[in-house]
Amino acid sequence: MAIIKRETDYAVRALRKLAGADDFVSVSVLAEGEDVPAIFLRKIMQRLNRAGMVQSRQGPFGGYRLNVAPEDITLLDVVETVQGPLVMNECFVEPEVCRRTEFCPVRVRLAELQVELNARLAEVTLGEVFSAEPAGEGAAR
Amino acid sequence: MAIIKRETDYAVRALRKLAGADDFVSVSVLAEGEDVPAIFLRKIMQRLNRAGMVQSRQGPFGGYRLNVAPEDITLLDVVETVQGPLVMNECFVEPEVCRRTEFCPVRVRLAELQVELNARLAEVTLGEVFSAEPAGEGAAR
DNA sequence: GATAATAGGAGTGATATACTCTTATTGAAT
DNA sequence: ATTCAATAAGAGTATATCACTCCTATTATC
Repeated sequence: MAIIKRETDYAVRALRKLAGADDFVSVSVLAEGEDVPAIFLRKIMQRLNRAGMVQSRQGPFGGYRLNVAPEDITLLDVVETVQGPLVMNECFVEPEVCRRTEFCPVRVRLAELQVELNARLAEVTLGEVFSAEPAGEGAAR
Repeated sequence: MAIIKRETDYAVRALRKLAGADDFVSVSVLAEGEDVPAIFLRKIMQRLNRAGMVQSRQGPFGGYRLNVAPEDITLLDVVETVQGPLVMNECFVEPEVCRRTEFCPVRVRLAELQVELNARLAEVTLGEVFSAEPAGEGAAR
């Protein structure tokens, strides 16, 4: 199972393009050459907009532009606003699913992992990601 | 989104009961009082069996028993055999979904997180989890 | 006012999740 | 040997989630 969904992936690509522009960029331009369906990307951009990460402008020459510097946007921010919060287990968000929440020893350990995963995702900023050299030493292959 | 699925959760509960028994335990007993549908748990136990984590015996007084000590089973082992491997992004497991895999700067960072998440899950053994005091200092609330 | 863009919400097809059901097979007790 | 208690394997199913699309505003420029 993939932890990061396509929506989030698409959002990162769009934010990357926005980081390289200084004016408003339309969704169709953002989608261009990215294998992203434009009208789907529009829905994703709306979420980023509501979260205040980007700013929108309607009408001709409208589109989106960054509202926050890439260095101040973390991977966790994008994940949470686009696909919703990540939790280790369902019981963290819906306690009713399990009635042994309060004394569950597994839960204690998962809570620790949860904190750490979020912290790691929050350490990575888009500024850092965008400035990285394109797979220099073949790191991710 | 929850990273750990119910199947895995159910598996951990069953393994916990097995750790407290020294003979074969039937699926119906394993499911007892755990809010787990017995015939669903049976399917999960079959996967643990195929992975060699437990041993099965058919016939009367049959059931399952541990085949590996709880200290030698990690949370990662359970996750991977029950719900399949965890990956940060789809492109780690199906490169065709994205043709910029080779030069993607996001992927490099995700690969690092991936390694770390797996390492953390592999650090937690069932032995450790089971021996933990039931929510001593209210850690997970 | 026409045109070019986004906003919001409802709708859809495919896949995955969380199960159930049916038909073997195996093993212990009688 | 027969019966009965258990698992094995695989097909089947309902619901939810994912990955989108469509339609009807609204807003801003020319």
